Amino acid sequence: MSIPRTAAAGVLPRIKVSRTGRQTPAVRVEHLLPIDQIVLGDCIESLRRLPSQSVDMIFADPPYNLQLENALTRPDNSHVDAVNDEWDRFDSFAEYDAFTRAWLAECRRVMKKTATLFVIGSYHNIFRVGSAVQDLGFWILNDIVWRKANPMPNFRGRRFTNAHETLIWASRSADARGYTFHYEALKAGNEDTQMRSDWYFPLCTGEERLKDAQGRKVHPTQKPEALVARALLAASNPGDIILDPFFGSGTTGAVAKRLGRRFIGLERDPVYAQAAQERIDNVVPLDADAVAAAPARRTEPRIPFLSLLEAGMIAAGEELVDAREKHRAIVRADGTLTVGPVVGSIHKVGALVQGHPSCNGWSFWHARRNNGLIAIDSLRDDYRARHAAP
Amino acid sequence: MSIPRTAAAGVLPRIKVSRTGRQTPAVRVEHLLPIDQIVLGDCIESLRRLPSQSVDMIFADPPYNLQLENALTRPDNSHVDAVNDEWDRFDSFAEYDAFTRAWLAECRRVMKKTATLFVIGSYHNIFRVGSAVQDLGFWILNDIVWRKANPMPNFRGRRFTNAHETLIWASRSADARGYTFHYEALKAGNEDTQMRSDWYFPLCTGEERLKDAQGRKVHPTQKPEALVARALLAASNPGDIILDPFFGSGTTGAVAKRLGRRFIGLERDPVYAQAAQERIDNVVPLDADAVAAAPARRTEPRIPFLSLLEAGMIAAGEELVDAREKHRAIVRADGTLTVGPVVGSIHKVGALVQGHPSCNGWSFWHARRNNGLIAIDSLRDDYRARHAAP
DNA sequence: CCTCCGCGTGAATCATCAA
DNA sequence: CTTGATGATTCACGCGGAG
Repeated sequence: MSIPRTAAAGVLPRIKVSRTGRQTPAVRVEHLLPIDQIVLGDCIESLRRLPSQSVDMIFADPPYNLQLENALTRPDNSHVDAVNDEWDRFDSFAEYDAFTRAWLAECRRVMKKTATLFVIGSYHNIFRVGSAVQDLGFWILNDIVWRKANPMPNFRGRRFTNAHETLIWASRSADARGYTFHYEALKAGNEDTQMRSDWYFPLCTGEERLKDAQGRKVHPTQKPEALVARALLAASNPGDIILDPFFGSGTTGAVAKRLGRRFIGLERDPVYAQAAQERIDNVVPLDADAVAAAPARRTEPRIPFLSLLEAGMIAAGEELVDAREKHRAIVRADGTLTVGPVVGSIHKVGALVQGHPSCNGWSFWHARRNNGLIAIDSLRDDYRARHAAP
Repeated sequence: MSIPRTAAAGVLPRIKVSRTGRQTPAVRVEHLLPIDQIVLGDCIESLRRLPSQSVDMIFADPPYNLQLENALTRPDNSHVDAVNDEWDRFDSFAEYDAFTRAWLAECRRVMKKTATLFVIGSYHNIFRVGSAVQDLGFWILNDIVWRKANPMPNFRGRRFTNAHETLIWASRSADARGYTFHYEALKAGNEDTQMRSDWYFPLCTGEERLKDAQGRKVHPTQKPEALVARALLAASNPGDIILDPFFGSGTTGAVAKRLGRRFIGLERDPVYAQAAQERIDNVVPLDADAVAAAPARRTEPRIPFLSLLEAGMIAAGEELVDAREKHRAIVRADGTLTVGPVVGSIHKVGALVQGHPSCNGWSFWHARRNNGLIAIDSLRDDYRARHAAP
């Protein structure tokens, strides 16, 4: 593997940006974009070399400015391996604010008028980020809470367990129209109720967590793919260009590739970039059928099937069958099923293949597990047991 | 009912505040405080009349600066009764920021050094508030998410359901020590696990929601008592003075009275103040036993290890061991332990034999009793029980 | 083969009091 | 003010080895 030569910041052509606000149509600038590449270099400088109004979505995970002073130990006296990297150190709020406004302003310029921005942060930085987002003319659509299934406890018992992080989702301006939001698909994957602003996911651990040859984590703050996937499924379409100005371990790129999106990753650390490239090279994209946006049409009741995918209990692209294995369907990434040209909820597709007016997809469909079949209903039970939340 | 005359802003005595930072001890200023009263008038002016370092906790629910442009209708074309009051209109972010910094700065002055502040808001204003909190020198302890059990749906299907609000919990400064946090009590009431930063409560509806004679809600943003109660139970003690600079319908006062706290409410709208006063008058305080905080371990009197020897509960020359009996030490008559040539406190020797930087000797060392091991910590409990002050 | 248990660890602004 | 002594404090998972 190597970082593509064209991806080096110094090789990227400098783009002329009109001062009048008139921009080259997006389709004409695509050949100027380092699509599906990792651009090595300072993120603000790299952003300046990207043409205006050229990307469809941005997912940004900037430094949090944690301001950690002292070492922290667990009650058993073991050492907590905290984020103490050079890239997370800023001398003051003013310096952090200036940095934040600089990269956000460039991001806004690079966004198509219909694009939206996600930024993730914690209480250390998210208020600075949110104020900057508003001051720069973005329009906040939602703030979203990532509730962590397994957060680190508060070892000293002096505060509440810091059990969540916050994402800001914003359009380019208050009057931006036509941004992508797959309301229907999200609803179908959420017990047929609207997807809420509080999301529940485990941390990125285990197999998913990138490790180096010595078994150490490659990046201190690698985000779970499920979190990024929900953002991309909600607010982008297959083929869209997703920009991540703080690419790190490349979660955005890996998820984008898997879901049939394209990506542009900016990263200044060659070690991170190398690890990200190898990771992405190993990603196998899902079939187009599995990621094509479901028709945004009011349909029959659908159920919380998406959560099982997000939890990794069912894989996008996996085949489901009925108990007698007479019928087959493919799971799509957004929590719908497909049989040939038909796309719909587990219930609707179950009814259709049987020629019945209705069907309980939870009891009808089965997944292959351990050389046998298991009703997805019992997978749902497992999920409930694992993720029981009030 | 009437608003107490002494509570009118114009009647409150102007307090002289030393510029040197030296302040009158809190106990001396209590008689200058409008305790358990609602102060009518502009909140910033009223705050200026309160003495410095005089309140134990602040719960603030400021205007959200909602920026609602057009009327919103539900899918059935019914009208959504949104917050559109004069007090929630600001011409710009700059104006809202100036207002926010003014009331927050006064709040900080009024807080005792051990006091903490809660502010609640939504994505419309919380980033402005959070930045101001940080800029003014507060130290954020947590951000907390109120997850709404029954949020209003997004009627247009263009965004995620806005299903949460955010609270910021902050101490007066980064080096503030001794703030109240009832860690053990919260843990005991939460399945014996730490209370997390994501809280789940229903909206304030039904009986709890104040209505006027025509059945209309008195206040557009009345908060649920359960939410305020958790904040007060977590970060205040019975008898503490809780300040609410945006008193509104008086939820903070009602909860404070019920939980045996005292309150100061600032409110500029006489209609809200009147409704709040009537509401609070009807609150019956809980028995003192029901609100007394369970004694936290760290607040219990310190017992020197020597006292256990003096009480005959441990004998000089006796052997202590750790729970797995891997380490042994001999008790010396002066209350120190010895292992070979080493002599030191129960903590020092415990740390040393384990090779740790520190150790809680009380939980590490065990004595042999009745053919088993008993932590010296439980001997200490016995000692405390025997020698408890009446 | 499975189960149990110990160990490691995660974006963390993580103590208080007396001298 | 600093310094040093005391002593309080963890949840959910994944993994690997023991039984």
